Amino acid sequence: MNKTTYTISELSNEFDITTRTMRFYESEGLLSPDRDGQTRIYSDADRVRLKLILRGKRLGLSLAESKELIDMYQPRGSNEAQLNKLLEKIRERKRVLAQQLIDIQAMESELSGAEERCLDAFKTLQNK
Amino acid sequence: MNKTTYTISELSNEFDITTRTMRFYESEGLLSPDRDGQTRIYSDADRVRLKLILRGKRLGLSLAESKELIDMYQPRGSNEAQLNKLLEKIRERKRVLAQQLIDIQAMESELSGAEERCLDAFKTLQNK
DNA sequence: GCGCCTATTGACGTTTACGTCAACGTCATA
DNA sequence: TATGACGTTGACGTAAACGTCAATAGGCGC
Repeated sequence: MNKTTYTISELSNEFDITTRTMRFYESEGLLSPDRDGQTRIYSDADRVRLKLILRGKRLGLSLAESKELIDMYQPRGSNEAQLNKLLEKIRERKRVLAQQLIDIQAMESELSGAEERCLDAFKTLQNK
Repeated sequence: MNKTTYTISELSNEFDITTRTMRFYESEGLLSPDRDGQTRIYSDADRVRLKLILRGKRLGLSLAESKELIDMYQPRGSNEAQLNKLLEKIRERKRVLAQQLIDIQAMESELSGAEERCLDAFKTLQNK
């Protein structure tokens, strides 16, 4: 079952980041946990946002980019111009992802090539 | 047909980076072009290396990581320990790529969801 | 010969994403 | 009661990846 609240150290342990990092994310507007006095209380929604941030990092996004992207998932602007801008950003992101997919495939194939050459080198060593 | 040499500005224009960036890569040991006096002369091999660096960047690699990875493609260490280390690094990289693939698919699906909601919001605006 | 373009090497500045103290409060436990 | 464990807010430091001058030099077109 899902816990509904978390302390800062619970989340920092779960995702293997420091508490400093979490406070920094908050100061940058990526997280905004509730407070019990001074102490931060994170919700499941905060936990999800944190997951999205870390996934963004694994794909090379800056924190600003991740913030923008996460905010896109709750579209608040209802007028046409804002929607158009949002749509264009979504599509630009999808283009980047498509390029990354190509890059991954190319790199994967090169790594596999290198791996094979490596294994061949092993065999050559063994047979001597 | 392939040119066999390039000036710094030719390559910086082709790949849309500054000459400062290319000199910086050189100072970090990622490129080592020939010289005509003071002037740098880049070969096709240099151009390929540059391509690899930029692809690495698109996947979120640091320059140091790209350097390490590129150097892997020309395995110079012939003893067993070195080969083992190399192999482990290759496999670690492949693990990262596999994770990135998963991340891309998840983000792609979320973006598509957001895109749909966006288009729906448009329709709602039109029908009013 | 002059101006312009392209090239060079420093040196210093900047942004991002945190790390690293310092100084302090709060609560449980020995 | 005091000693950790855990929390807080600054303030300053740092590494990476360049940007931004400044000062200089070689080659061209007129």
